[in-house]
Amino acid sequence: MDSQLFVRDLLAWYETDKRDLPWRKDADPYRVWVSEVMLQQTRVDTVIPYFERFMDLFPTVAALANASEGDVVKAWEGLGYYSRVRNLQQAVREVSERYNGIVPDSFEAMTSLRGVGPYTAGAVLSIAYGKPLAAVDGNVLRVISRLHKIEEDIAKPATKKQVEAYVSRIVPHDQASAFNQALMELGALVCTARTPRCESCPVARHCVARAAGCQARLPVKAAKKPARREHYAVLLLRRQDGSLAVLQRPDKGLLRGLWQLPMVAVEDAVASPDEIRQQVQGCLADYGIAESLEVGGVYTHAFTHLHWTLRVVRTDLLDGATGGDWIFSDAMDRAQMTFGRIFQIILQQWASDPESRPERKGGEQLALFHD
DNA sequence: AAATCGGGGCC
DNA sequence: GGCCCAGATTT
Repeated sequence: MDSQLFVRDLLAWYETDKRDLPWRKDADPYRVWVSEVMLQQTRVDTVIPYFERFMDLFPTVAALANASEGDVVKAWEGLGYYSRVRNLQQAVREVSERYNGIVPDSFEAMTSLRGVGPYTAGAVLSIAYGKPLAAVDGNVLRVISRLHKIEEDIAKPATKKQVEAYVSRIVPHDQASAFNQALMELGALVCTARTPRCESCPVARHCVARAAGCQARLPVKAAKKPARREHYAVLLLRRQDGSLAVLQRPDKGLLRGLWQLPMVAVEDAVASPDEIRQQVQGCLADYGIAESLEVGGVYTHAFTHLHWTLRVVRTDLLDGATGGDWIFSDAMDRAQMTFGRIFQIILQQWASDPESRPERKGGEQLALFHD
């Protein structure tokens, strides 16, 4: 195929059909960088409101470098992959100190920064500085695998390297920004994962998979193993002054450093209230808590590699009660803390009506069966 | 090379 | 319920 013609057709389409996105208003390296980190494994529609808010709060390298980590993570709350924002702030602080606040313009300097891998470095440097580098994300892998009918597993590093090498060869040196964004835009709008819109594709005439009629089964990707399952009772422990027990997760691993409600592992979170009450009571006895436990609804929360089934359990404590690693906080405190999404959901429901019996998420009747 | 790390939207 | 998303880091 003629790569020159492909590039020309792609760029012509991008000029007329590109979306108007907040981070495309200018090419400020810092804004581009923040957008690229937010967009890692995250859809455009999800990112937009977070991006606007984040740029209002931390409009410059200096603003983010000087902010407290707590405020920065709070601004990220709900976006997921929280190490992204901790790494981003660490990297921005390094830019502030070592590079006088100027985002470096070399691939080596960029990739040496925390949280900046080959994709993000290529994207920031091409979009903000016009450097003719590849920026291969999931969209580009899919587009190129179809374009060239690549049948190897795109999850393999070797396949990604092959695609990076190809894109590096064809990226036009005077339009690297538009070209890289055009490849991704095509993947997001036309060459989508399911049912690609080949009829309206501006580069369909260059596509080998399309010619062979196999575009729907590309790219090839190995199946991943099923997520681990864990069951917990989530505790709403309320003191008479209205405060609630919360605790901070360990400084490593899942949701590290974020706040959560106390949880105790149970055999089966969908078991009968009596069964749940018995198991939870056994754990809380260590803290001298023997009040009556009210067993509420079931929540499920899916992480990429982990699936939680949760059962809400509520009780009132005597003032002065302490236990475990938890502290008692009021609504004002909690507004400053960063919680994992599932705890936000449970807490919001609690805040809206602390007296209500927590219902099953979605309001369906509680089903007493294993998942 | 494989596992870890979030959450939402779509089918 | 599984899959995918403007991936990077750790093991």
